[in-house]
Amino acid sequence: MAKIHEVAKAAGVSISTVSYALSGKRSISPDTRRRIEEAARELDYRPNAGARMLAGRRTQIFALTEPFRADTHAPAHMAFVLATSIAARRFEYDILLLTEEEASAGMRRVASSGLADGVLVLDVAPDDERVDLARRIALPTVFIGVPDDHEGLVCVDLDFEAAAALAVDRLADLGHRSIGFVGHPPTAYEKSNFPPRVRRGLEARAAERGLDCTTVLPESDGPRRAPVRDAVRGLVEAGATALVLHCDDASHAVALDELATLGRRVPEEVSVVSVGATFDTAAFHPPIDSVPLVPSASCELAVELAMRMVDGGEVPAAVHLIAPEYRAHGSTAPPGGASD
Amino acid sequence: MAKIHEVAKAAGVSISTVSYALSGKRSISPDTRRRIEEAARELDYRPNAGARMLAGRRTQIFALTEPFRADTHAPAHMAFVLATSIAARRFEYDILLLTEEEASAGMRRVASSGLADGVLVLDVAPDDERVDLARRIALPTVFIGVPDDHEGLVCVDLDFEAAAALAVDRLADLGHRSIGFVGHPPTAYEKSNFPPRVRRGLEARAAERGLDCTTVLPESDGPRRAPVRDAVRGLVEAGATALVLHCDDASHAVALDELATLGRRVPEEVSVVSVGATFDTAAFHPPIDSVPLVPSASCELAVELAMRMVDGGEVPAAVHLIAPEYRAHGSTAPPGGASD
DNA sequence: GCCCGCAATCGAAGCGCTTCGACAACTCAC
DNA sequence: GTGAGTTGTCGAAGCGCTTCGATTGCGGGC
Repeated sequence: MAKIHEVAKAAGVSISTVSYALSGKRSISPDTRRRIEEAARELDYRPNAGARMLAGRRTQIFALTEPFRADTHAPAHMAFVLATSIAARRFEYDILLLTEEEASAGMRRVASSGLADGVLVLDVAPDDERVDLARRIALPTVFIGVPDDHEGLVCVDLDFEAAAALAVDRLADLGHRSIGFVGHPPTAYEKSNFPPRVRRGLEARAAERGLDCTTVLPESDGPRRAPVRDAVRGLVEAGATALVLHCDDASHAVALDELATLGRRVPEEVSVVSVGATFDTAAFHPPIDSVPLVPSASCELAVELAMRMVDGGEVPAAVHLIAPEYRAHGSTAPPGGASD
Repeated sequence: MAKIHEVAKAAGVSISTVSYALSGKRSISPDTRRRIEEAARELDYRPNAGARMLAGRRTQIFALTEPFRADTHAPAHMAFVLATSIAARRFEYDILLLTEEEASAGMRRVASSGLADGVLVLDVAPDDERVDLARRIALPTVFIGVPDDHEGLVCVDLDFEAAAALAVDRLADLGHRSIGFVGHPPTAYEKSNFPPRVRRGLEARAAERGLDCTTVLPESDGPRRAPVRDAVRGLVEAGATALVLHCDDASHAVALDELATLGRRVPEEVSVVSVGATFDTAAFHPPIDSVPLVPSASCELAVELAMRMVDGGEVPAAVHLIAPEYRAHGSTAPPGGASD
């Protein structure tokens, strides 16, 4: 492993010049810079991480805490982990993994040993124990998700209310007057933070736009996922011309399957929109319009805020909401028209 | 953040004494040690990570490279990541995440910047590009999985051949004479390393024990996963009294569903054993006997080997196979007996 | 009573980098 | 031509720890 000393010698300059040339923190003559960069490349030089941390008071590392609970949805979770890692690399930061019980103890450990410059909190629960911890440690911390008590915290999340409203607007604009909402199982509305936000946004905007809106929160298990099927059947038979889905991917598939079973074509007879999904709604048959929760968007914003905090910038201790985006895949159309 | 200096002052000793007391590398009088530990606790002291890396020539970090390909099975993958992290923490090591393209470039980066003491390689492909890289970098590297060309590498994996043989033995011991093997789709036998090993082990042991064995490698998709259903039906109708499954979890469920559809009770009429599964086979209906691939076993061994290499110990550059273990859940019984 | 060996402790030398302040060597306005 | 300002470079002082070698004090063998 080459050291800065060797690069300096190879380029015929002093150690500090190499450091400045490589960091760009002082101006260096083009010629000298070129020689240094060449020498560094030649020797495959990279600053020693430990030395850099010590001298530079920067670790270039973010800790990522993820308790990984039993009910964590692995594919979605992985997408967030991945997105965080990629976002961090853009700033030349690495991700240190803090899992399970270590998600809390690890935060303390990392904070007091100066192993990381900041903490990113994933898989946030409403009553997350990492909330108190985050207030106590002196490390920039960003929550990806919103705990119930988020006073004084920096959080990042999709604007779920606006997302639901966007779905409603789309349907209202198309002329739908009666829509059905298929949500998560009822328990999710106590255990999680965002399902109520979706519901609230949906019902509020539906009322504003004068839409008839019926909400069903079916259990997602049971034989053949009957509750979801029943919900779908009940809603369309009651006259809903559009369905808004905010549930897991299996329930999406079941809902579509039930519509097919009922002989209701999408979108000719029933429009379908998914809200807040982390999975690919275009992969369903038929592909489903979606106002998704995009992991990369959340994670990029989180990393960006964390970076700003590390750099001493001002970041409001608040929930930073991400504007929703409508992704059309052909599953919505004006109501009542079987016209092909 | 407290520094060693403050601990030393609080305990009334020198800095080096604190270091020795906390690391245990030299003998310290019980009384002094107690005072130091107390002071450290009081001040919530933890050695600064950067300083420790620099002075101690140890980062206490393992890099975990995981390309996370499109076809990666997220839940299984998460289980490995988690298991690695937990195993590493036992040795007071942290895990640094290297994802995607960074899985390779990151290895180089981490190696030449001294950010980690070793590398753990996950999600290994047969022709993995990290193989060459591992040979070039001067960092202890352990593969969790076996690439085709593993000459000179330290690899860890379940002994898939022995696992399959163990399943066969179980069935042979119970008196079965004709078994069916439902494997992964054919392409998996070119793209992955372990499916052929399972097949080889199974067929060889079946031959040794004089069992009739029929292998089917059904596609795992298609309408209603018909190929798997067809495979199961064909096998039992041809007289197989036991099924060995080595396929994804959805195919397991489908196979069981098909047996139920056919009216063949498990285990009274058909015995079923799963080989090499990373998911919970006891959660099926009925629960299925299994010779599983246990993430924690693989990851613990991998971390242990990596630790030994970091400590300068001798570790043979070879595939370290993990002995399989039979987990009975009541899905096997002697053949031909409907006796409940 | 002397010397040896051992246990317990300390001081100081780095580890490889960043960064501060200093200092030439220039440029340029007047 | 002089003084002020600018640009490019250097030396040296740490960053907070580990670890080596030295030192002190003590008990025991002879």
